[in-house]
Amino acid sequence: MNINESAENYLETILILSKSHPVVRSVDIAEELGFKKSSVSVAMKNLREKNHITVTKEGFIYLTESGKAIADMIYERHELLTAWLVRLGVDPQIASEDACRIEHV
Amino acid sequence: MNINESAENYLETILILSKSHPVVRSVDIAEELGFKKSSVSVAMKNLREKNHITVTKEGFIYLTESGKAIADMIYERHELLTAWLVRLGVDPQIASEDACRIEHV
DNA sequence: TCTGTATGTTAGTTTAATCTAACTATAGTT
DNA sequence: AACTATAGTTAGATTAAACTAACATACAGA
Repeated sequence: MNINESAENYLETILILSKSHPVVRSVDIAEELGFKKSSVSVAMKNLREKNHITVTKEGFIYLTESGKAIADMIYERHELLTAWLVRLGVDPQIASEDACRIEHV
Repeated sequence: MNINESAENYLETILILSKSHPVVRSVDIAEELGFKKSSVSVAMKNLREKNHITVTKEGFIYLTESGKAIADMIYERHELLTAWLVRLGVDPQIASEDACRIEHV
């Protein structure tokens, strides 16, 4: 499969944004992650080449079947980990950020 | 402080090795982590420059006060995480490896 | 129409951490 | 003395993921 932490993170972000946005664009991802749009552009190119996303000519980004599978997996771990960390007394905001880094393991 | 995940990992490895070895050398770290000795050599140079370790002329590596503080912190997390993962049913060997990646968060 | 804003891309740079290859130095062995 | 193994260093290559800067496009408003 050859998927790395960075790519997983982008896929998960697309999934999350698609829950709150009607459509997801590169610039939304850049803002969410605090990266420059050029960085996201390159990352999307890679995901497109690996068939984890499709991009319409309007720039709307959609997960493919494989992309969705990966994103779902990571997202579930994220939810579980966040809940667990919160139960341990970690601030929910911090817990979510930490989960984001742990979930790839 | 400016300490990153890679450096933390080296410091923790020095701490762990010092528990089982009379002295710790570059080559011991390389073997433990599965890296080439040249990589470790460069990493030790960086840790030396940041005063997290001292190296005798025989090549024996010792943690300084700051290096020990960082290594202890990471090591404690490692122990906690491993125990927790094992309690969740993860194989101890795998749990320890996973903890190694999670502990830096 | 001209201008400005938003979006996206491309080219080239930076940084970090690994690697390989080649070298030095030391110590033990024949 | 010469050889060999062990340890460490240095230089240069590679890779990944970010960055900046410059450019292309398209659309909205004066």
